Parts: sequence; structure tokens; C-alpha cells
Amino acid sequence: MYQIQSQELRTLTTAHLAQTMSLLALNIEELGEKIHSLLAKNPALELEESRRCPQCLRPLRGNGPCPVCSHPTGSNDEPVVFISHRWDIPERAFTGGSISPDEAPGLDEYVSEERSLALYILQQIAPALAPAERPLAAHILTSLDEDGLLSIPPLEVARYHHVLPSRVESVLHRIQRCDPPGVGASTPREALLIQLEILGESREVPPLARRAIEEHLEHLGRYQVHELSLALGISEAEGAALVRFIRENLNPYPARAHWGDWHHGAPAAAPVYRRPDALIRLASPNNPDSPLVVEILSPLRGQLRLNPLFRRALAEMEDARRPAWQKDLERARLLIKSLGQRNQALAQLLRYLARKQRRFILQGDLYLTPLTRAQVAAFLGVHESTVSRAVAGKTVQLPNRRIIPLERFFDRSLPVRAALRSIVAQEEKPLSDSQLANRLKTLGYPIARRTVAKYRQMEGILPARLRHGIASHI
DNA sequence: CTATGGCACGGATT
DNA sequence: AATCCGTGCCATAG
Repeated sequence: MYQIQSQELRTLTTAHLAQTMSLLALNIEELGEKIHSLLAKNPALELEESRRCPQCLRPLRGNGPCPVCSHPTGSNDEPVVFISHRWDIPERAFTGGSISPDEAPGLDEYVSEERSLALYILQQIAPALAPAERPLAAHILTSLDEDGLLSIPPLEVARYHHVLPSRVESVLHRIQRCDPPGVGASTPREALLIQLEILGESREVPPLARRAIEEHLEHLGRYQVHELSLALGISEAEGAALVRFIRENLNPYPARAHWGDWHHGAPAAAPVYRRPDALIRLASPNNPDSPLVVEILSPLRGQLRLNPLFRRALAEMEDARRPAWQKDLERARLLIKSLGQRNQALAQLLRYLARKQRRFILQGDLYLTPLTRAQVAAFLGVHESTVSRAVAGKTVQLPNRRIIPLERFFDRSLPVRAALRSIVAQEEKPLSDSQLANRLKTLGYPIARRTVAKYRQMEGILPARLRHGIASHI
């Protein structure tokens, strides 16, 4: 099967191949933009809005039954692959515009790890929001970074929606009091202060905590008890107690389960949420032994085809414009064919990944088998750069509804980090990095002590001496 | 002396 | 050719 497809690839003309490759490099959103601009430019192209499957709302081709709904056949080894469109999700839900649960009933299915924070908070404050405040809240929530901090100035929100800054502040204030306390703060410092304030309403807090955060945040971050005590004019014991209180009760990055390494290395740039390029799900959701179904999503609401009117007109045409029209027609043909090839190539890749990484897909990070793009390329009989293009910038939604970048399938350290997390989560006493390294070695992950430190940091796990039986999850 | 982070090198990967 | 990643060495903090 693969052989046939790759042979097809080889027989393509160079123009065709070039276009296929450039389309392959695009993710679903970029592809959508590209196609729409071509649709506007080229009259030979047409978007046909076909009828929908009454059950799953996908458009149907021809007169046959819906290929997605009618029970797909496949085995554990041979996942089923579809190239399909989805019409049931409002485009706007993905573009960071206003989202509200009742507006997009299926949205929760499409929420990425990061964006689920937004919905979680929205659910808490939705009842308290005036209708006019909803867009403000949506704007703020969709601008949170992965740490739960607000990545844009509140003033910008006010300007955008033409409302008074105080209106935005009022919404923001309510958001900051939602569950991960302090979300929506602009800086770690502000987040800490908000948490302190909230905490102060229900229990006693050290009187100097506020000043310590406001004026000596660096010392807190570096755990410099000595310097802090000196600066505040208190004893080292008092200083240590203060630091412990703050570190145990407050969190500069509200959405992180643990204090990461917050004195150096700014948190990574906020991930941009997109609808996934593909879905991987179980043929029967409740049966983990059923075959996997891979669905390549198309950005189009309908079926791209040659404009029949255009073809008829061209056939009857005699004047000087004919060559130009002919050219348009050729271009349109080429695009449609290339688009098909692009989707085929993606499907091929995903089918392979689904088969090879079935355990990872169903059972999580720990079971990712090491894989390089080069290996995949060799197996599929395509060039390495083809695989690179296909993987770059794309995302897939797994059966657990998480949307992950395709690159993650090639992350060699992922299972090790998962193992590390689970060791730390279960440890009785904090283990040092070298102890962790030994543990990992016995589990079949021979990595250097130095590397443990790196992974720890990536996972946001504190060094041993700062961990005190704080249960780790996530 | 032990634990951990910074820097930089070299090999693999893209 | 450029980039990423694991690792070794060294400095520093405790």
C-alpha cells in the first residue's frame, strides 16, 4: 500500500511535486488561508458545499453512506484513515474570538491542554458576567499564557472593545479570584500579591509577607534566606519561616502545579492554540482494543472542485483570452491534485504513527517509543525533508482529547520525563538528582545525573532540598 | 563533601 | 549547514 503511494509520488511532474511539498508544509490554518486566497483569484476553482451526514455533520461525497460513521473496519495494527471535513465547530471558536460554551457545544472536545484553563475559568465566572462583559472575559482568558499569566496589557483589551478600562479591570479582578488563584495577573509578583490577599481573608498571614514580595522577590526566588532576613531586619529563623510560608502557600505561576525555576529562564512563549490538523480516536471509544481511526481534517467547508461553468465557457471560447483561461484551469487542476497528495502524505504519516505509537496514544507519555523522522522517511520511502515538512507545525488530537504537536511523537526524552515524574510523585523523601538517576537506570533509562537536573527543570520539579512532600501530579 | 546550576562541547538530527 | 540534546567539567551554595 505504501509502495504504491510512494511510486505515485515519484511519477509526479516537478511542478506538481513542488506544490505538493509546499502544501505539505502548511498546517490547517495556513492551508485554509492559502486556498481561500486562490479561490478568490482563480475563477476556475469552486467550493462545492456538499450535503452533510445527518449523524456526524461531516460533508458527504457522492451518494454512498458516511465513511466515518458507518462502522470502520481495521485492526490494532492497521489503523483506519480518513480525510474529512468538519462543519460542526464554529470557525470563530478557534480564532480566539469570543467563546462561550453554549455557543459552541462541541468545543470542549477541541480544547487543547493549554486552552482548557480558559474554559475552566469561564465556567466559574460565566454566571457572574453581564452579557456585555463576556467578550472582555473571552479576550482576557484567551490571552493567558501557559503559566496562567496575562500576556497582554489590560488596557489593550479596553481599547479593542471600546470600553472603559475600569470595566475590564472589574472583569479581570473577578478572574483573578477564580480557581487557580491569581490567574490573570500580569507578573509573577502580582500573582503572589493577589494570592496573599485572598489567603488573608480566610487565615492569618505573616505581616511581612507583602513587603517581602513587593520589595525582595529576587531573594524569595533564589531562596536566599540570609539576604532576605537582612533586608527586612528580622532573624534568620523568622526569615526562613517567612520564605517557607510563601513557597508553600503561594505560586508565582498560577497555572503551574509547582514552582518551576522562576528566577531564570523566562517561561516559554505562550503556545498558540489552533484546531488540530488531524484526529486520532478509537473506533469504539469505550473499547481500548478497538482499532484506531485517523482523520485528517480539511480547512474547507466543502469540497474543492473545478468550476463547471468555467469549463463550459472555456470550451466555447474563441477569443484572445482563451490561453489565460486555459492556464487558470490548469492551475486549478494542479492545486486540487496537489491538495489531495498533501492529504494523502499526511494520512500516510499518521497511519504509520498511529500503528507504531499505539501505546503512547492510548496510554500516555511513558509509552512513547523512540522514533526519528529519518526512520519514518525510510519506512515510507520518502525523503527525510518530506517528513520534516509534514510534521512541522501540525497538531493532532488524541483519544484523551488532548491536542499535541506532531513533533511530540519524536521527543526522545518524553518517556524518561514521564518516568521521572512518577518517581518523584511516589517518593517518600526527596531524592537527589543522582539518586533519581540511579532509579531511572534500574527502570531502563540510563541517563546522566546532569540530564536528570535538566528534565527536572523542564517538568517544573523543584530540587530535592526544596521539595517537602508536596504531592506531585500532572 | 554533596547537590545543583551554568557553560560549552560534540554528536546526532533535521 | 543549522539546530537540538545529552553530557562533562567547573563553580558555587549549603
